[in-house]
Amino acid sequence: MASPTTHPGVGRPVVTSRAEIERVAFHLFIENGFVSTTLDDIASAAGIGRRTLLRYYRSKNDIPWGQFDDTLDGFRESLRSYADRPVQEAVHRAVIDFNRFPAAAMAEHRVRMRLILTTPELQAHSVLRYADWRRVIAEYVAERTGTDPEALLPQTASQVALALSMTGYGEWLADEHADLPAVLERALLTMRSYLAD
Amino acid sequence: MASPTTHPGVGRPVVTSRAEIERVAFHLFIENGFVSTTLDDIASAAGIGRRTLLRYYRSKNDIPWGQFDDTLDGFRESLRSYADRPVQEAVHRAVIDFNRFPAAAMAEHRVRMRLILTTPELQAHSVLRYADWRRVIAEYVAERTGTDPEALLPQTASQVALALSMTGYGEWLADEHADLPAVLERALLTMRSYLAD
DNA sequence: TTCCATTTTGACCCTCAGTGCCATTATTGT
DNA sequence: ACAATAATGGCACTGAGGGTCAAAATGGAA
Repeated sequence: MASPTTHPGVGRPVVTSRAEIERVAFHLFIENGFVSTTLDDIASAAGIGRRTLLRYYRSKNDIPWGQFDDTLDGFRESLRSYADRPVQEAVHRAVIDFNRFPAAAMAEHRVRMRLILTTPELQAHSVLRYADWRRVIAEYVAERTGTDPEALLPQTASQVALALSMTGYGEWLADEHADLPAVLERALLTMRSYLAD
Repeated sequence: MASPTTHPGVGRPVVTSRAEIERVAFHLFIENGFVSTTLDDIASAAGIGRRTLLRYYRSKNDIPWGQFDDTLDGFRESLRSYADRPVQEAVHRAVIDFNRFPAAAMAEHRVRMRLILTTPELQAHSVLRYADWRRVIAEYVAERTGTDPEALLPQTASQVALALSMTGYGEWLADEHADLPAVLERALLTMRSYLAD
């Protein structure tokens, strides 16, 4: 495989990195659009073979997501750290923490999320990426409520978290100066008042 | 184009119908799985050319959705019929009505939705199909609250409706004897209690 | 220094989805 | 019979993705 080297140092060294590929790919995506950019374009711009590119990323759609799965462990830990809070609050806080980024990384995050949430192909694909993220939430809620992750409450919790993230990001992307945690908070309040009608 | 004939009767008549294509396609999907069934398989089984098949459906992923867009007008009307109810209740009732099917059609609907919601490719694609459905809700809520469909409340309403549908269908598919309207009602109650924690 | 085990690379070939183009075909109306 | 019309389907092309495998580049052992 690409990243997780079993025997470090042994064997032919890698010729590139995910970071480098993403740098090149985002440049092309922004320049020519996601759909118009072919895997060949990215591979040759990165100076690697197309086949190698597809070993670093399972599909073209996965490139904009970068190292998303690697953040899920931290998300799990974050959830556990709120064990003393009510379940809904714990999930909400963890989701907000999940969306905290250093100021220096915000501009890049905006570009990435705008690309993902405005490109139909990537919008569709996002369900599959968010499925893992939702599973983390469902498993946490199931554990805390002594139920199955597939049960109604854990599934509801994970779907609510996704819905809040979607509306939150919509607002965030529409306002260049918006603060992500603040926007997610507003989204929750809005959802509460909508359902309490 | 395929279905909407501008000058009825004039020109070469159609050789098939969406209903016929779907009948054949579902048979193959169930027999061999969605991914393993190629467009060529479907086209030849339906006795039409692959090119013709792709005129009836924009993509392979759209085939399982059948005439979904055609139901959106009825959905819009259904929403309007609840103008005397509070917004959230109106949306909820319309969503439940949207998911009412004659008993004879239930078995087919189960097969269709199980295929869509358990096939990763179709799960992903569903976002794009549900986007139109969500837009109907957002526009309705925007109209009733005097806001823009892109504003936070309309978007929240539409995302909540989607989340409820997703959890509802999950429960419904897991229980062969479940009633869709009843399950959607339970999903709403669960979401309310989760958020009121 | 040389060989060897190990690991990544990328070339080649294949399948399948989807699009553009366009001649062919089967209708209705004149 | 002859337009006008509209669906059909064949052909060629692009692009995503997967399988296979020989070549390349390392570290370590002899």
